Amino acid sequence: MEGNVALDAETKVTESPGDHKDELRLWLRLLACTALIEREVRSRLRERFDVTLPRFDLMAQLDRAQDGMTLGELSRRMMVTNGNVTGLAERLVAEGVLSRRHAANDRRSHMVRLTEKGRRQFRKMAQAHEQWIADIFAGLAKNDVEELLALLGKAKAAARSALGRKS
Amino acid sequence: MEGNVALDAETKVTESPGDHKDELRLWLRLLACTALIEREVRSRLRERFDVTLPRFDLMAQLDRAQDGMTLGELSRRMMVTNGNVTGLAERLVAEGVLSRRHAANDRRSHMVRLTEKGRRQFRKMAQAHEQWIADIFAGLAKNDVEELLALLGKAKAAARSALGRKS
DNA sequence: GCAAGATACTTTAGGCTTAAAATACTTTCC
DNA sequence: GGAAAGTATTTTAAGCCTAAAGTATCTTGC
Repeated sequence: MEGNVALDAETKVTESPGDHKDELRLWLRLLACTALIEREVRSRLRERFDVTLPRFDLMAQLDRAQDGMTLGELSRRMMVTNGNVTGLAERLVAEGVLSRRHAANDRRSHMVRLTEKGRRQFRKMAQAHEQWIADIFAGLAKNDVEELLALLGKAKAAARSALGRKS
Repeated sequence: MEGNVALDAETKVTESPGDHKDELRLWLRLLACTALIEREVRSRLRERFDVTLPRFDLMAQLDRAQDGMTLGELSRRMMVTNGNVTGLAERLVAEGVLSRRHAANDRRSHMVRLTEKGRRQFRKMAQAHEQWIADIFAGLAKNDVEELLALLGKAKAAARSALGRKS
């Protein structure tokens, strides 16, 4: 609380009032880093499996749910709108990788799940995907990976709390 | 290179062959973190300034170029396709925040730059944007911000090198 | 039981994004 | 100087994404 007279001399240099440049740089770097990798992943998914990232993402959510889940649950987990999931699921059903049926108790709800074909396809893609990511981060020391994980965890928590803790 | 007999006992526990789970978790967390913030920024830009993130991004690139730049340069910096910039710029010109003219020497090229109106608008948005980001990361210690910056720098470099150093 | 509100999903209109093909111009190389 | 190759941009077709409005079904409170 006190003792800042001594600190002043040190902090003044880098810290003008209302200076949030580091946070801004952090955000831009986070964005650039993600965009770089995401573009590559999208491109490989398209080239090698003829699938889009959103479809892969949807299948990934379903891969863990043996009994499928409702469209609403899916949209919450994917953090996208309901309307978005409607269209995505429609295309995947048409491709035969998803099946769809009414929920048991609630006729408003629709459950979707991977078909056997879908699960097979997804497992193959997921394996390749994991290897791509491993290769992309191969130049990063084990230690750095762990620190990044921890710090991003903190960042996510900070952001969530700043944004009102929704989700 | 050698001495791994002693190390084995320690590493074996967490490190099965072909285990890239941490890298995958890192990627998923990076993605989630970015998506969380990006959605919020998009939403605020739309609500408070009636502008989309891509338009804001394009204006940000131009804000630093007094004399404007070509569409090609813009698409390289934004890391999107040419066709994308064509449409984006078209809408911004229609709104009166961008002006467009032929390049001096090359009749294939088109230069775009912010109009005075565009620059005024952008500055206002940029200021709010910087504050939003500061608030979002407010729960993060100064130290954490700096470590994250450094580690993300490493990660970006690693990714770039793994992806063949393009860009 | 039934009206009012909530919930699950779909539809719509509009903008973003890409890859691939097309157009217009410039440069290179004989 | 003129063909061939390269470069800058636009167009096209298809998919992703959102907010807002619409439809169908459930739940609540009386």
